[in-house]
Amino acid sequence: MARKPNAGQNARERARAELTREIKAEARRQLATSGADGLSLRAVARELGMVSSALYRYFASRDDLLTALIIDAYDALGAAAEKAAATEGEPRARWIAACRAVRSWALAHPQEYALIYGSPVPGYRAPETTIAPAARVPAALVGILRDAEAEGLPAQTPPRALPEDLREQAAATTRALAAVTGGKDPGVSPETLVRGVIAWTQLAGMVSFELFGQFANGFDPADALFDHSAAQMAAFVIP
Amino acid sequence: MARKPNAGQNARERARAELTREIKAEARRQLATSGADGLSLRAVARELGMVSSALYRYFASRDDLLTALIIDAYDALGAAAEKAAATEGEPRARWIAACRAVRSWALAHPQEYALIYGSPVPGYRAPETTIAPAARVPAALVGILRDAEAEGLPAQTPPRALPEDLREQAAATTRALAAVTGGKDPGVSPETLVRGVIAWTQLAGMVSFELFGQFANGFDPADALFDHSAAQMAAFVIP
DNA sequence: CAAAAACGAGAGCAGTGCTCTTGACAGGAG
DNA sequence: CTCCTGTCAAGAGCACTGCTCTCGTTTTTG
Repeated sequence: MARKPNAGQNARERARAELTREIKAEARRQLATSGADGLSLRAVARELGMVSSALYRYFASRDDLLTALIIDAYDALGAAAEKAAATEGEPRARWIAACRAVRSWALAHPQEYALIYGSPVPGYRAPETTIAPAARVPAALVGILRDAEAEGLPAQTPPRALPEDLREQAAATTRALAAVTGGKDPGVSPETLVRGVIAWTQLAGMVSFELFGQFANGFDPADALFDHSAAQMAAFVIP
Repeated sequence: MARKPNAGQNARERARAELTREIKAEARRQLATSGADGLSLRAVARELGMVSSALYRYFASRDDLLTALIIDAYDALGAAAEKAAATEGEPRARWIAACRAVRSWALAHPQEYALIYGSPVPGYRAPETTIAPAARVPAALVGILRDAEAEGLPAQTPPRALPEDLREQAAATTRALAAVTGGKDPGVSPETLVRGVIAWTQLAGMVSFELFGQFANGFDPADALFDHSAAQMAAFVIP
């Protein structure tokens, strides 16, 4: 539905697109310093030299602005993960590279990471538009797992088999992920997918802890801890 | 520093303690419905039949109220984890029980969980008073690991040895944890502690994802997924 | 060219955290 | 007993927020 920018549009539409970008850029700037609930429409408008009510012609509400920022953040993080996952090499190295990419992006954009993986603003309901960008990182990770399985790694190595309901949820999730990212079926076994989900939650938890200061001077430069855990979890997902 | 309640105090001091409790209770109630940044001092005061400025005699600022709620949440979650960790049985079962306790508490008090493990309010600086309650859950988990090592489980099973800097950080963290929770040294090996941290971050990540709707209809009743991952990670930390 | 749509500016409403002042009440000292 | 000091609730007020509505102006469109 989104038009290509600068594609033979009115001067007005081009100005509108430009201003929309500037508003988002300024909002991102304030987000980085003041955080998510410190983001003020009036302050954004003030900084842009316009009046607050004029901003409502571009975003219907503060939540709409936040949603736009969330989608951009999902897309940026997703792109970083996809790029890292697309490197040459064996699956485990690609998995570790993707994990590192996620962490690097999170460290570079902590407030935007908090926006998408931190506690949700209560009363804020994520619209449908966010679920496709949100699926990019998981999809990139599952892509690695699919390649790993294609290379002949055993699909069911863990001694602990999945209970039936969990196996079904995993299969449904695989289908949903395929539907949202495009036609091609990732086609990983439920066992592999569940291991991937476990590693994915570990990654998110570790990045969150580091970002939100939960390690408080314990593992303050968390590089060594992160590299070690990424390697351990890579061996867990791709045995 | 906190006095025992109702310990031969003035009627005035008792009334003050009582009102402080009521304020926190009402704030918690609003937290559960409106979320962290929906918590309004004026609304709390209104609900308690007093005027907003009167509230400042009990909490110097909104952040102070939040800090009090955070400490209470850490303590409640810590108590739940400690109780679960104190059950009889082999270490793995106790580990799983502790994980389940954390999840149960989080599901029962989602906004309070978000308060302590979600994205921090920017500009809010957690005071020193929070670090001791915050250490209770990690301490309970480490306690299980100490018992596991005492039962003769190998302290250095993982084939992948720790790099030197990580080993040192782990040792320092163990010492810091012992200092904050009391005199007795938990005394787990760096290898075990690091495995514990990895599992701990996985637990936090999984609970956060479930709570914050990151699984969006994929693993909607996440019970099966959680039990499976808890079992997997328990086998990881206690090999 | 004229109608229509989009736009920026301003005023205004209800809400917020927080400060300051005012007056009422309690409890201990003399 | 009186006085006096510290504590308390209440109210007014400041600066800020998101959001709505109206009013001219500008630009696009028929």
